[in-house]
Amino acid sequence: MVTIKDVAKAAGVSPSTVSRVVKNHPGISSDTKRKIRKIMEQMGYTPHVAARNLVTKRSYTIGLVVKSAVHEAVLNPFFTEVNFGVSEACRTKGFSTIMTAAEDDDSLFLEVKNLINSKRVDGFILLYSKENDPVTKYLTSMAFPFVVIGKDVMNSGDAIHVDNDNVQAAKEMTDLLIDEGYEDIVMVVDNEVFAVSQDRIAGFEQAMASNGLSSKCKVVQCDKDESSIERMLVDLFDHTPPQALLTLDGVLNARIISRLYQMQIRIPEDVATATFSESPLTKFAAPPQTVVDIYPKELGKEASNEVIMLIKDDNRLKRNITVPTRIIERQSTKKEERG
Amino acid sequence: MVTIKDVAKAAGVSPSTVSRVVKNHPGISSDTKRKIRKIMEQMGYTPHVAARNLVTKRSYTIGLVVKSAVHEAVLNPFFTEVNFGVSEACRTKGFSTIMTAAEDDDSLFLEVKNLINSKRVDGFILLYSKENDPVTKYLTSMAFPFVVIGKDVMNSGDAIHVDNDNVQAAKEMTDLLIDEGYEDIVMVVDNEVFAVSQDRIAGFEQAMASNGLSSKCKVVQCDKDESSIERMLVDLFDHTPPQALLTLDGVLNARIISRLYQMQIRIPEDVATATFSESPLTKFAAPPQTVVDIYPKELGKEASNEVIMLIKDDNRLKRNITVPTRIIERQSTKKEERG
DNA sequence: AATTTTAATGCAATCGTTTGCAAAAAGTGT
DNA sequence: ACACTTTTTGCAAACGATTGCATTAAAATT
Repeated sequence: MVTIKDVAKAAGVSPSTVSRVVKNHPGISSDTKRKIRKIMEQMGYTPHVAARNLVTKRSYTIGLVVKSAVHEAVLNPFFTEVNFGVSEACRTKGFSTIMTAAEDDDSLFLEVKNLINSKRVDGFILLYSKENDPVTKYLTSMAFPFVVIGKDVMNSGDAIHVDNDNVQAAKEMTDLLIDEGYEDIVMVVDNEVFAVSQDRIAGFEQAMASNGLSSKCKVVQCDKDESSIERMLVDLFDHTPPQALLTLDGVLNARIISRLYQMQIRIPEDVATATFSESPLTKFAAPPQTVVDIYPKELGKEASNEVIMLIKDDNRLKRNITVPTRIIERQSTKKEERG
Repeated sequence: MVTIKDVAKAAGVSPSTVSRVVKNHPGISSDTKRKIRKIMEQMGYTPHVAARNLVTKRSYTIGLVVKSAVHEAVLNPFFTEVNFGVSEACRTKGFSTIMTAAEDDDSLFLEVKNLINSKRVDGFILLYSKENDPVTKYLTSMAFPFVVIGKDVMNSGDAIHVDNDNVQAAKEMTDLLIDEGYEDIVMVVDNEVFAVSQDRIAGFEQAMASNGLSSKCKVVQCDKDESSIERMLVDLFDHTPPQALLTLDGVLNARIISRLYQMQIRIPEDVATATFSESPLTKFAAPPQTVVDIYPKELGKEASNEVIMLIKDDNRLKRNITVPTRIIERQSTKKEERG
């Protein structure tokens, strides 16, 4: 193993000098820098991170905390894409990422505490958000750097949030549906407690209202399991069949269109469908789905940059970041053509 | 920050004793252990990993190397599930995971070298396999612990592989199709160079042969992009329409069924479809797809356990591990019913 | 009670960096 | 040449654990 001392000896300088060259310290003459860099190169020197971490009291690692079971995350490409965005952004800043996932609050909390105590991470990105979350509370109380991807229901001022403007996104999508001529639009949600749900519902309702369709504005709740979905759909289509279904997220949407297929209800001839969160599930669906792309990778990237800045500068002022969205219109909402 | 010295002082013992209590060293009396454990608890002591890593020359971290672009990985739930399997298994053994992904060989190789040189990881899990891969070669030459999920084309004896029996899986799936009464079965593959492709093709051909259907055995190659798929399907259905399509993997399958839908070819009435690698893409497809579940999480778990054993015991004999598979039959291959 | 054996603990060096401060070297102005 | 800056480098003490070996205390044997 080649250490900083070996390099120092070979170059005829002290370890301190080598160390300073490594971090491009201004006090070192450019001659020396050049010379030492060459020697480092030749000897194949790479700093030992544990040694560095020990003295700098930094781990140069950020923890990505996911509150989810495997099957949920696997299901949701959103997660993977955020993950990649985080990894990539962190790497370019010299940070590594370590992920913890758990279903229940307790083990997640324990894991987080452990990561902090053992000095394994310098900051966190939380990929979930919940009211009164113990982790959020704990981190805040310790003044430990973290950012949340998503948003609290009550936007508790303390935490930094990186999120889309879901109200706006839902509005735009609703407008698109209305423009296409749909009026009886039903929004289907599985979980109403998250901020993201409330925002999207709000956007939907606002858009309906401002188009004078308040009376037709309808939101139904429905669990993710097959039978709930079936019950919901049967109920819906038995009464007054809606002209369009706007679903809360891509996974739920996938299940719904699968069920519609079973029920021999055609998209978009019998009903149009649209949803949030672009992924293979929407892109390669039959038919391809009109969707709001929420740029998960960008969310991850922004969150990473922000948490790293927080780590490097304690009294950086907290800012929330809004990542733009865009609508991708596909066959599932287009009345005319059918390829 | 509470260090081992603080605990030692509070307990009136030396730091060495505390250290030995932490790792439950047999030479410490149970009285002392009890006492010190209590004090550690009270003071909230957690060992500083960097300090430990420095002296033990271990990082207790394994690197998960993914050769893939984001869009590929996001697309493929297989990746996410392996990732979770790895993280979970590592955590229960006191290891963390750090993931590196890259598209091109060079940056991947660089990353790997860097992780090794900076002593950031003790071992690797490679989530890809390629003939003559520089990373594999390098790791082997350094005798650095690693295992490969998947298999080389030429099963180069040096590396440890964790894989399914893809030949067998393809055989069973083909048998199922034949049992259901399909005879004109076409296997569609996108990439023939990987071992997994070759294995599945081999299994398919063997099963066809042993059922006296060699003459009907047909394999077509087709890129993943829309136009290639369309061309392939048009070509296929213009000649003698196949009765069943067996696709190499779930992602390709998803695209194919999406295209079939556009072409108004019904599944399974006009053609049956089946594929490998269970995921939401197969489960919530329209119609739900018959598929071979290859247990990606299990693959990740086995790989983790194995690489950790390798790290702990240099001259552990290398063994390959085969993870079982199972077939899930769904509507896409069932002739009779339609719900 | 003296001696030997065994069990329990402590000493002190070490891992590979970083960094405040001191020191040396080089440059400036007179 | 001298004093005085300014630039460049080195010294040495950390950082927080681990571990081989020595030591002490306790138990066993004679």
